[in-house]
Amino acid sequence: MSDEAALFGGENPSTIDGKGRTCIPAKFRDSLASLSGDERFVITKAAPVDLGDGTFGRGLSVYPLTEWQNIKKKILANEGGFTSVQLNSIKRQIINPAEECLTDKLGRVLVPSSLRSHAVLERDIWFVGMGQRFDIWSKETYGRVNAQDEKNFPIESEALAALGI
Amino acid sequence: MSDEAALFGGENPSTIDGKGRTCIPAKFRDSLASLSGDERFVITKAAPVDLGDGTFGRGLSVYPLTEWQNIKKKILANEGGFTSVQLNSIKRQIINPAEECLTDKLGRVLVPSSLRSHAVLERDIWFVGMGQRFDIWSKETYGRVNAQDEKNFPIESEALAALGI
DNA sequence: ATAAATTTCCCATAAAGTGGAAAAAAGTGG
DNA sequence: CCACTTTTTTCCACTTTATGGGAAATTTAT
Repeated sequence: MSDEAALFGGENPSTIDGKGRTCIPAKFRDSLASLSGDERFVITKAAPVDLGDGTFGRGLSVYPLTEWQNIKKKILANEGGFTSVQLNSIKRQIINPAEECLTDKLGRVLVPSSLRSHAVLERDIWFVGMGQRFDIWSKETYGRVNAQDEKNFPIESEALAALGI
Repeated sequence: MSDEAALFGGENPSTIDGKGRTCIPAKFRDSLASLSGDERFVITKAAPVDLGDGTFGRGLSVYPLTEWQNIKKKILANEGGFTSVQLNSIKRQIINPAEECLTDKLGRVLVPSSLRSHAVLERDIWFVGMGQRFDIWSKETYGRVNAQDEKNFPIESEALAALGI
């Protein structure tokens, strides 16, 4: 809320190597460090994105550790007012797969293999700043998410224009 | 409650061999050791998961010994306020089947055969971190649990977005 | 008691993860 | 545009973890 500079923003193409390691963009590394003075972070599955063709785009989300702990607490307290079936789904889809990670001295992280395969990260990937967190997508999936977003965009919208966009 | 680092988290594909042995993921082994300085643990049946088609997914749960003793005490004292019929069910389903186990020098455990057949563990399995415990599922069953969860997931939900996900 | 099956222990090998050096690429300031 | 710094990628050596099989020991059944 207070430190605007440390929010994650921007899109960053990158690669993941054969062993599943990828270099966290320097900008994001800096934000991680300055957000909490603690470089620990959590990687988990992102909420699936509806691609409009009956399939879902799967990606990963990365949260600074303290931010993750807050979110987890809120979910477990069901602050979102979900049904118990929805809540169990969220727990199993988002909370259980979460893993705490750290970068090595070169700024790299090993993406846990189950998460790697969930998001189908093979070589080309995107890092996408999302404010309090950042997401990781395969190039392939991110392309499809963008295509879908373009369709959903409120083209020529008065409301958008009124907002200055 | 106090030692956050030692909680179990993340999903881990693995296998169980013809002798009913499986290698506990190194990460979970470390957590077991650091949680209580005692590597003893208890395996029992997991609470069944409703698969939405009238069937239930059966898996196993693994607790550090001391954690298990706490849980057992609470259940037997009926802290959950269950009816006597419910309580007897819980005792027979969860408490009675529990077995204390240890890993061999290579980090493997022999899953007792009655539990193995309860969860239908044949070859491919998943280890799933659940905070204070971890669960073991057959790949087959875990796939069905996930498929069910995906249907129940609140896609593109405002409430979820408000929580930062 | 003996045979069969199960469990335990140990070894060999394969797969996965870690760490660091160095080359390549990208970004910065003059 | 060039020289310099930082970041990212590639490569290689090494460690740890996981898997499969064999033999000894234990248990169970005959």
